[in-house]
Amino acid sequence: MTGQHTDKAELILGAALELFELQGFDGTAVPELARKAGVGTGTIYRYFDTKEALLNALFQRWKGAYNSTVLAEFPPNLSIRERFGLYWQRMAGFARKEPRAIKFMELHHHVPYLDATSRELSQRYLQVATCFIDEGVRAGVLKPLTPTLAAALMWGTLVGLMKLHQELSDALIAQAGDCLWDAVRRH
Amino acid sequence: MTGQHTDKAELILGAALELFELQGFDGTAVPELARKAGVGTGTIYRYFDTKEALLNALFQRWKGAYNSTVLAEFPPNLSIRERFGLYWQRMAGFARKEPRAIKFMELHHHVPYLDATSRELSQRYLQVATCFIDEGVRAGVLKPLTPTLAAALMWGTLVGLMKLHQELSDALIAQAGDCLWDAVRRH
Amino acid sequence: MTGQHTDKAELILGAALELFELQGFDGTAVPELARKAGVGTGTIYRYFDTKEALLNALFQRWKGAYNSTVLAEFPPNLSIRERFGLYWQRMAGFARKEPRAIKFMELHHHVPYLDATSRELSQRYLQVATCFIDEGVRAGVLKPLTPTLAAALMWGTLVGLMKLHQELSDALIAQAGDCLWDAVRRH
Amino acid sequence: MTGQHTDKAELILGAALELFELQGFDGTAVPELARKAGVGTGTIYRYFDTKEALLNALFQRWKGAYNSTVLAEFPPNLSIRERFGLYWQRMAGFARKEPRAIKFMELHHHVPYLDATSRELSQRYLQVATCFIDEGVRAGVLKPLTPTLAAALMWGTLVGLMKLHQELSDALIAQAGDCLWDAVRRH
DNA sequence: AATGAATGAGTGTTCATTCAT
DNA sequence: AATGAATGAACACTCATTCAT
Repeated sequence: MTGQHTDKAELILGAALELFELQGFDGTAVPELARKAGVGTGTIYRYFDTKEALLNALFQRWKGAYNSTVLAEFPPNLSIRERFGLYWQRMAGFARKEPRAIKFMELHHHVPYLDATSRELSQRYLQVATCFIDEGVRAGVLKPLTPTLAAALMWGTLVGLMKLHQELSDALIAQAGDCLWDAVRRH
Repeated sequence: MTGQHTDKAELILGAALELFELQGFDGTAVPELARKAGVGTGTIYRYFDTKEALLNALFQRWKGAYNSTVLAEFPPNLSIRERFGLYWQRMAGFARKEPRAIKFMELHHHVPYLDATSRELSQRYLQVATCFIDEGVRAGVLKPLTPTLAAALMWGTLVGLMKLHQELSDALIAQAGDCLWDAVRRH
Repeated sequence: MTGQHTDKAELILGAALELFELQGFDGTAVPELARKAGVGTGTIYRYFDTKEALLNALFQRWKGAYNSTVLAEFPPNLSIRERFGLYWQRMAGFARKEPRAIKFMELHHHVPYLDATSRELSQRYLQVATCFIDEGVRAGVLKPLTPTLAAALMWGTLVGLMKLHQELSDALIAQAGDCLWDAVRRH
Repeated sequence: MTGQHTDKAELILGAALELFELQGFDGTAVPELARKAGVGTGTIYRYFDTKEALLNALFQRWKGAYNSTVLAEFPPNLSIRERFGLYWQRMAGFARKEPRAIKFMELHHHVPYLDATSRELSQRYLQVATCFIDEGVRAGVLKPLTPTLAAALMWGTLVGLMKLHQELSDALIAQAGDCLWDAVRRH
């Protein structure tokens, strides 16, 4: 009834995203996180069983959001080229809107305390990529790429750009998109 | 006289590479590192002033090795295409020979405790890339790419591949090299 | 509500006085101190930033208490002899009530980690001593003593007695007081 | 035969006197001591079993030297007053020649790791003092002082002066000696 | 429901002591 | 006889987690 219901959990996840991305999971102390979130230290443990559980919750929230945005169904009747372009636009758009989320996911992709659910979410893209490539190959438009190579090209380039630039400009994204299309299409 | 002179420092750096790459700097305890290296805890501090100093020594050693290998002078009279291919071969060859070093450098590229020397070494590639692109553009062979985009494409793809594969096969490297060349060449 | 509010800080300072006096600052380990105080190791750092800060807090508390007791204003209309006697009574009384505090202050008078405030408190007595001697000399009652000699006589004797006796008896204090008066008065 | 035979033990004891007096026993590291002495760390253990043994050796050397100098037989046919004056001159002279030794002995008088021999040497003065006072009392020259009070007056004043002054001037020593004589003589 | 004081296991680092040279 | 590299227990200090309020 109070109206103000951002829920403490939200504040905590927000602070965690910022600190984990900047300092890493092991480099961030729980009391520091609580201060940043503006809640008591103990409160964090009311919402998350352990620090690791918080990490997984955060990871799943953002990997889920990424998957929902980027791996969503494509409008019907799009050409391979158009779908590729849209896919890249989604990736880059997400990266621009939530740069911290991208960096956080990249930095914690490998950590030993990600649970099964987190790992599973990280694999979701593969199916989509495989289908897309299959279709493109059958249509004679795409090279017969290993799906992981396609993934490495696109995700790797996106992350690489984010590490080297403060902000991704429209022009840069467009240029990168063109390069990537040239990388994967049949010549 | 003994001949066997692996030097403790070498053992420590070896253990550090393995553990830092796997668990990150903050996730690795010094005694754990000592055990892995097969030396006493105190011995580490005989060779490195602090844990951070060890990180920087390790980073500089490997970034230096990478630079020496990958950024080395090219044989004369190579075409742009040939030089590009050689460059990618060097990168991929280094990654195959020292996969842990690549992952370690990537994971610690951003950490707050890298010193000036470490950061400087990380920037070395830019000059080489810029010259190469300039030349290629003048020759009408390359797209007029932002050097950081070229770097993001190549390094990002390499790192992306390493995260997704246990080992990089010749075929995969060759396929990736072709894609990248298509990505950067003028069509 | 509980009424029992000795405050952990008080427990810590109490344990520190006992251990620092007995074993010295460098000879006392923080966990040992915590055990003696009946608190957790970490708790000490909730109340004091560092071990050195604890030392200074302790030093200032006791030097302050000593100054308040011993350097307090004298009742008016006392003769020089009476004031001298009262001064010695105050010193000896403090030493009897808080023998550990006296020994602690003496043992740590010189240590390199006393801060400016601690050092300043240690100098307070000088002004009082100087005024007193001046007045006594003008009245023809006291020898024209260097104030530091007077201080050395009185403080040194008090500390010397405490090192050689378990407890200071009234008789011993009185005898010492008489000797000291004979030492400083004009004959 | 080399001629240069200050013996390493001497170098070590010299360095120890300086460092223990300045930083205390627990505040001084053995390697630091070795560096100061100009010998290898291991060499210290060739001459002294442990750090504590070194402390006791140092303490006994200086307490012995002090006793030899200060408690030595007096020339015959000296009056009580003359003997008292000579005693004070010896104490002050020793303090002027070896100020570090005095401060070292004072600082470590109480430490838990002094052995029986060290403690015994610290008690030697008592006999001398007792005899002297007895004789002076019988002669009607001295107050019937508790020997420890006499000791506290003299040693305490000497140490107090050394803490407050860089160097002890002849005038200051003479003034102090006069005060102390007035303190102990019968009026 | 929310807190933050309290904790002790764990951190990076030092140091008395040993021992191969 | 002399060294100093090597060690692991111990140090000052931190932090994930608990729990009384």
